[in-house]
Amino acid sequence: MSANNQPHPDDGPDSGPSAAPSGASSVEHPRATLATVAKRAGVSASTASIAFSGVGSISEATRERILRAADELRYFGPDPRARSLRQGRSGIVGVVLEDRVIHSFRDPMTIAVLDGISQELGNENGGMLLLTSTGVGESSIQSAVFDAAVFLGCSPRLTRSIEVMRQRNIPMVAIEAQHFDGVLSVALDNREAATRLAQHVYDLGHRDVAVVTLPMDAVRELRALTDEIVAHATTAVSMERLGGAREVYPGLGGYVAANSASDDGFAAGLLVLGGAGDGGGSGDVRAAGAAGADVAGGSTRAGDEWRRPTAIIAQSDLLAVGVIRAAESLGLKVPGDLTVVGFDGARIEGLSDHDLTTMVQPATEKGRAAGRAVTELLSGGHPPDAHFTCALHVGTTSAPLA
Amino acid sequence: MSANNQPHPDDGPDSGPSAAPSGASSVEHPRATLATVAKRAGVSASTASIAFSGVGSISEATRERILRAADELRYFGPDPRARSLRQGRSGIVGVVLEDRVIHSFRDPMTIAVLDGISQELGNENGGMLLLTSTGVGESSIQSAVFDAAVFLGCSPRLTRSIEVMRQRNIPMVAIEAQHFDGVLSVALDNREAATRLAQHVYDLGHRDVAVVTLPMDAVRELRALTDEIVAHATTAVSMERLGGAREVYPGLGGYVAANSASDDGFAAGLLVLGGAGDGGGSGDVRAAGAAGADVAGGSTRAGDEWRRPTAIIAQSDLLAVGVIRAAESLGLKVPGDLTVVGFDGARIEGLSDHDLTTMVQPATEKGRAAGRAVTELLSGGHPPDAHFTCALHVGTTSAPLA
DNA sequence: GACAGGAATCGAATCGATTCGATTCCGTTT
DNA sequence: AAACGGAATCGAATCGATTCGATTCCTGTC
Repeated sequence: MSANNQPHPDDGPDSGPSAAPSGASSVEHPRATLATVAKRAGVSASTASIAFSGVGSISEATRERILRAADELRYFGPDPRARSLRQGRSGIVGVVLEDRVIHSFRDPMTIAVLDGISQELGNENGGMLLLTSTGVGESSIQSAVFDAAVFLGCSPRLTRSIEVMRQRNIPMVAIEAQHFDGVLSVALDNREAATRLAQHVYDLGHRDVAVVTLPMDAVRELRALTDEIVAHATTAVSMERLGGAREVYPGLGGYVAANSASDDGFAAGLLVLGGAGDGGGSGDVRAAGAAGADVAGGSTRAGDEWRRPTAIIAQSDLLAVGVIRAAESLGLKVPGDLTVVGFDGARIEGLSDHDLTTMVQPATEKGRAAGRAVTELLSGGHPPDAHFTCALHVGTTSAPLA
Repeated sequence: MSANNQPHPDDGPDSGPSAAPSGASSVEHPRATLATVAKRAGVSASTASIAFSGVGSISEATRERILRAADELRYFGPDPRARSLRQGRSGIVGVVLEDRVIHSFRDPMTIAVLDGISQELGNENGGMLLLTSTGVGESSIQSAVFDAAVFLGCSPRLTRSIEVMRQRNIPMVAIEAQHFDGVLSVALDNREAATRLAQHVYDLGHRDVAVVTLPMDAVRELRALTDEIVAHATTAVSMERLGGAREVYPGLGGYVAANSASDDGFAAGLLVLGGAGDGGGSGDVRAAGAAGADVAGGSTRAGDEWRRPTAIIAQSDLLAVGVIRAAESLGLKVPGDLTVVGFDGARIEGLSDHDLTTMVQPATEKGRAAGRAVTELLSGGHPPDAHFTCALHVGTTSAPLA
């Protein structure tokens, strides 16, 4: 009724005469090992090893004898743990996510990247070991068995883990993270892409613009974007995308979302559009107003009184979807009354009537590049960092200022 | 510019006098091991081991001496591979997915289950190793390092792998899979839930009903549901849900989707609603017509000429969303002209105006149960199989027959 | 003052395989 | 006929830790 450890009761039809009830002292055989098999086949363990690994020369007759002995003893090949100790390889690639699994999995970009990685690693090599960097001690990262690590948008709190891996000669690849010595980087040119996207909005004539950014730091709550947050931000992606947009709209202000989900975009959208009087979180609104004096005031033209922005730049498509929903719930038409642009090119289902204007990033391609890099690093190569660029997709959610 | 294996150049501020350039024969130290550290601290390896594992008694002074020695040698704790060999535990739980990673990740139920598993396993224990069962040799499943396995909706082709794991005493848990000896089962009562859902449709007065099922077999293409497919189907879930629905609508027919995605639901929806004349795949339509004589004809009332169904039972919410889109693209109103029900309770974003009638399943709870079962099995317990029931959610996509 | 009992430490065995150098055995070559 | 070379096989060392059964040493007790 559960994992039973009693071995198969019958001995099989043709167990050799010398083997029948040998050592009937204990009812449970002590689990076959390579040595057992070798003894039964009348060869040394080293030869038996060759029969399974295929490395080295062995006569056909001997191999068959060994495999037959293995079958009889119900031995199914070398123990992965022992093999990995001896070889120094487990075939496992660790993938370190920042968030709880569920958050990461809800982000289409993360999933696309994971898919790309797994495509490139293939089935034969083992698998992807999912780890999270949230644990206080980073314990599992430091004590888990894997040959190479891929960091997926991780904060820089991993310095210790990175040092451990460096010392263990574990190759590391970071996707969209800040630079670390000895960690191969796979990333978009977020800054340039964000600039191009903002320029598109600018070219449409919009001058009252606000941003809804991806989360910054570990705080994970909806907040007005302030100088202080910007100064202490540790998340590379949101900062780069913000920096890029600010090349076009210096001092651009807005809100920091709690997560990259459409509900977060919705909440931020309500605030940005000034329709927050009914909902909770009016404290946040005031905070924004206060902060508006310095940086968050980017959503107004400097010095003027508050105006509803005519365009919102969301740092992800999920956020953009939420912003659109917020706008529509306030009775605003997109793009008639409000231009909304996103980032990612996620092809989100919910947008029946809209075709989101966004920067399309090659997410799966990024994953593949990471997978390839891992493979190369593991075979001793020295692949270069990988950079990717985005493509502007002009959809139906951006329009010239009326 | 890549994973460099030269150790940190500086020795740190306070390396002991005896350590400075000791053994300057090679530039690269040969990587510290527990033995090295023990020697340096002047203790035996066994004592050093205690300092790191905490198992056993050790004086505070000694422990500190050992930890200091470790620091100086840049030793960061025991090698996971060696530890796992000796202990027979790696802390890794293998999660075997049926599909390519990307397919699994696009299914909200799979993700919820994964999240539940990871919640229950916690960060401390290691992580989830993602494996796929598609590889021909099942090679990675049999050669990867893990302590327990969770099968996520896997086909029964894994018999060999299951045997291997049984022999290795690796506990196994299967979610929504057919029964295997020695494999703990976590599952919904799909059949009962499907019956209740169909009854709801029946009670609304619908008599011309069709089903859009989850994929069956490994074929993965959109097909009419025929007797032959049903006879050979190996996927437990789709068969159970079909069986449940047929208790209310005997001989219920329809289409087998290629995958559980809304696009697949859309395609199937077009066929079911008879509006496929414009799209491709008219071959499939004819196939359906031919097959209609026996089983697929369930979408009409027995013996009558074809009629457009007034209700469609989709076996997943994703499929249901696609079906609704198909209906609307054909100018049909939901639920005015067509009742659509789903299965899962997935809360899909795209359904702005609709609230899908569906059977809500406790997916995360299923994952948690699996995670808990794994934990128990690993500590020698004998947890029972886990069964879950669904809750009918009556939304706005089902209505009485006009 | 002898002795029990517990804490701290050590040595050796062990986990299960792979790898490397050495050895044997044969058929060829010169 | 001696020397050579390659295939097949073996033994022993190794991967790096944990564990178990001693062994010391110390403290408190009667």
